[in-house]
Amino acid sequence: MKNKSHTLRSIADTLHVSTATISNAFNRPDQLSKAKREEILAACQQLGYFGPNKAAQSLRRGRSGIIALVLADSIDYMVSDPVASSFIRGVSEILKTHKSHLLLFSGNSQSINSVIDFVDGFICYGMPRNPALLNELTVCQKKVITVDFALPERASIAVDNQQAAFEIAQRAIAPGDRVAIVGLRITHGDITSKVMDTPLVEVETSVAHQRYQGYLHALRNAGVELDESLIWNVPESSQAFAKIAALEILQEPQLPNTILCMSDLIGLSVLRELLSAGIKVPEQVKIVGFDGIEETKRHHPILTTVYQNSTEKGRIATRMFFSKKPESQVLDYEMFVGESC
Amino acid sequence: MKNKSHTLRSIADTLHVSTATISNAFNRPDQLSKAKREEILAACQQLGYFGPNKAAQSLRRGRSGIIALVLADSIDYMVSDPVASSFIRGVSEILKTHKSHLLLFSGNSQSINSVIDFVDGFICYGMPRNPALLNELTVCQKKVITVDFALPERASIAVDNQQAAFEIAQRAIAPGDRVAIVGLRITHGDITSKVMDTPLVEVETSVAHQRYQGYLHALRNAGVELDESLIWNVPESSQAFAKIAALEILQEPQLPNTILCMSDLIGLSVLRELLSAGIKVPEQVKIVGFDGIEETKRHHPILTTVYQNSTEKGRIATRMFFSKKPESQVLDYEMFVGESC
DNA sequence: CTGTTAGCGCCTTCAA
DNA sequence: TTGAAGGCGCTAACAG
Repeated sequence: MKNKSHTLRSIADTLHVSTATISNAFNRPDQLSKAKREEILAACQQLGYFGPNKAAQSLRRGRSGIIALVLADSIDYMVSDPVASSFIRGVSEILKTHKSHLLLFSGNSQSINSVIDFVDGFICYGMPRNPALLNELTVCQKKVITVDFALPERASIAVDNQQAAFEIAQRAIAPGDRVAIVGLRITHGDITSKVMDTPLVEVETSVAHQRYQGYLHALRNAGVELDESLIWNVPESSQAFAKIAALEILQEPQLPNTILCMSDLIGLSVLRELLSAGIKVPEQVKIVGFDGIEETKRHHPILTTVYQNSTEKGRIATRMFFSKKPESQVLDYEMFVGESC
Repeated sequence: MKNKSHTLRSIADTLHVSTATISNAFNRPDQLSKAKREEILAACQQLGYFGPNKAAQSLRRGRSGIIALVLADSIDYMVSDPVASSFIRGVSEILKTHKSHLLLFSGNSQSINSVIDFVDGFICYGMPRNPALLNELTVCQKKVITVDFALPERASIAVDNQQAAFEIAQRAIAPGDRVAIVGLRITHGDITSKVMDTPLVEVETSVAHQRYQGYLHALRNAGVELDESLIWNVPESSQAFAKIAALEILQEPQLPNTILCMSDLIGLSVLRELLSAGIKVPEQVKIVGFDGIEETKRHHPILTTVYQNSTEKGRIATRMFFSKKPESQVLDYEMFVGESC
């Protein structure tokens, strides 16, 4: 019962067969008689040998059954974001059916090279915060699927953020409104602050860029002028960062009456601060969010938002990953009309 | 600029040096002159060779820099649980400082053998749902740290669940109370239901077992009789499963006036249903939770609960993983007195 | 159906 | 400081 580590070779020796036979017993049932196979498997079980070493197998075969999920940001942040969590759910659900495993990889890591040889490819959820990764992912030999942004020659899945943002803003805005925008990563800053002259993120396929364009379009459509001093950037979709923007909005000499928030977490945080300050929503200020997370329904007034099915997005991305010739897709979204506008 | 995949050997050839020299340039700076090293590194950069293949390296060296986090349950479920998410945060934070990567592994997988050769070890967060994994983890040659349960010969970190449950229950219960328990995985059932004669989970180091014992102790102490028909089991700490128990409680001919919930998510769900039914909390019914998640503070009345620092638990578990001679630890908890009892 | 063999890409003595 | 050689454990092609 000594748990000395066995190898294919050592097992072959003690069972007096060739290594190929052992290998076949585990990997290609059709290459040997059922009887022999079962005999071998039983003997291995007995000896405490649980199959070929995976590391060696992966070196030899060139695939490991591990796929990396490259998150936009650090793992610690992403894992507590409900939208990202839903996405991960979808991914892991499909991975399971392909007997593959999930390696979580941070979007602000130095380089994908530290894991590239371990994985069969990458699913990139959102544009990685470290731009160096973009190049690496573009030239990388392995399969890459992108989500919510695009890379040349790579299949991607995304919702039409611009159109969705346009529609939700259109619903919120009326002529004569004073509008504020609380943007998510629309600049490269990593603190909450007014945008003013800070250059905006330029990547056209980025979520931030597209939603922003959608908002502007709706504003133009309604003939509403946007006061440039009423645009904030929030670096992370979290209560803490959004709260700062909310408090600054409350300090404005002239309170806006419509606030376009680029995520629900931001929207909820703004909502909470306004309510605490005694502001009536939507009577005095209308608020809209983006994403459609569960928690919005547990608050009053219920946030009006764009619903996107993140879990399904995860499933689709993963299926694309496993399809031989993946094609980019656009995912549907829905307006979710709550009570906040 | 062709991106043909290079190897250590091919690079050595084109640079007219030996493979060892290239290897040393990347792995052991002290084994060759600084000048030569930089020259080589630059040339590699130029050629598009980013260092030794990690899969081969891992086969040769026997370590990969990947550690597996074995979750109690499926990844899709765990990732949306706020307590687990906090834990993962802590883990990934420390992993980063060790330049290691995180593989998420489901606790109801068949066997850890599918990844064992890829990883340097395991951190097990909660008792895996598939009991077969327990044996595997016990005999496994690699490093294993357990969290919230124990395995022979393995270091673990946990809070004293029994004592904490005792204290929170003690706070809630008064003589003459009619008490209900909504337990989390106290039986092996996978639907929400009354426990009645279903055998309880027997593993003494399990969270469920310990919290349950803590409750019973407090009941005895207060001289309160527990009506066996007022014990429910919930298979997952989620709103959906807990709601069922809450609705059944509301159907009881005689409503309990104290409900001990084994997690905050359960507690909040029960709270919500009681409030919807017009029950006053804590005047008519007292409720306590367990865990101390953020969301409890965003509801009224605020849930009284046990706070445990899950992020710190994750950090400690990971530091233990990297320590040469890890020793089991017990983590502190705090009573968080809200408004629900 | 079974056995032999040549690598997958690398690291690490060992000798020069 | 560098080069040569022997595996790490396995699989796929081929021969029998």
